[in-house]
Amino acid sequence: MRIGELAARTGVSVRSLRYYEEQGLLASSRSASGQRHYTDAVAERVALIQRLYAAGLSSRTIAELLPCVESPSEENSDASLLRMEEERERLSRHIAELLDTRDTLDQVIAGARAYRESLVAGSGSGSGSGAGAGVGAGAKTAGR
Amino acid sequence: MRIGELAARTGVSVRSLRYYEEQGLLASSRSASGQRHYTDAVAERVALIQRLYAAGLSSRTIAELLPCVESPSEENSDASLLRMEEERERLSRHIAELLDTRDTLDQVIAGARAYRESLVAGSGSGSGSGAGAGVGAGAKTAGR
DNA sequence: CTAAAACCTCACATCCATGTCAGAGGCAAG
DNA sequence: CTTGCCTCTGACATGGATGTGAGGTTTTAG
Repeated sequence: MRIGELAARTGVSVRSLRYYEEQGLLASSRSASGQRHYTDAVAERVALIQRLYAAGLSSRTIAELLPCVESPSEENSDASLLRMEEERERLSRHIAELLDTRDTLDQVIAGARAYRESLVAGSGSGSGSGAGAGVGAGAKTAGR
Repeated sequence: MRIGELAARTGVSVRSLRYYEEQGLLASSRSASGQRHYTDAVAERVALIQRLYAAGLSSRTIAELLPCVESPSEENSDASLLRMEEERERLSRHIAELLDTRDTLDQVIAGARAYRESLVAGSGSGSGSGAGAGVGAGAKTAGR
């Protein structure tokens, strides 16, 4: 397929796909006229790249690791293994931090809810809008 | 305390603290000569701001939510409640994605390890360095 | 054949949190 | 008073992924 279709399939912009190639994350075969052609398999790779970006890895880091993902070999495996474990650690720490932040957010939300309820109880004024659902059961329920 | 000390306590640069104020995330009282002074309590607030940044919120979003965190009122609570729940959802999705990515990474790491072991078994050459620990027991053990 | 749509490269623009530098003033200690 | 450190404002720089536009070629549809 050509670049436009790959973009459509993956939801990644054409610009970004070219950028990935420029950064060495993505390979393409070129037709005689210079147009990029991709196999179906690259779509998965693009998805992986996106996830690694979302995980906070930089292009350079991804570029270092991807070869190892695709084809382990003596060249890459030893050094990259360390690298990957390192990133794995970073990722874990980040996740832990986010979980913590989510808890904080939950507490804040619970506080705001409680406050609103106290308003409703205290005086009939307020801004209405209250679809007064059950609130007593804390916030720990909303488990996504 | 003055800005330098707050920076030292929180580990956030002086530059960033001024930026937070500029974005309306942080308030300070000013001395006659214009120097910022902070109470001890702001350190916590700075920590919260940092975590929200780490959670992927932008200054603007944080600015919208913080007033609600500090002092719930009729003004802010109703709209901000929605906003916070929205961000909470975003955060949850993001966390789920990261967990997923970590799993992928684990698989890749396991693959690389297996490959390296196969090398050791197959031929004595290789790049040495093998502290040949137990590998048979999959990768699911490394729990952060 | 022709017009539209997709593609190419190159280059500059944007967003956002921070870094960094410059020039000026504040404040405590000698 | 002077010296040294902290702070002030303002402005420009940075990095990284992506947007955008120009100018030109290729492919496809009619």
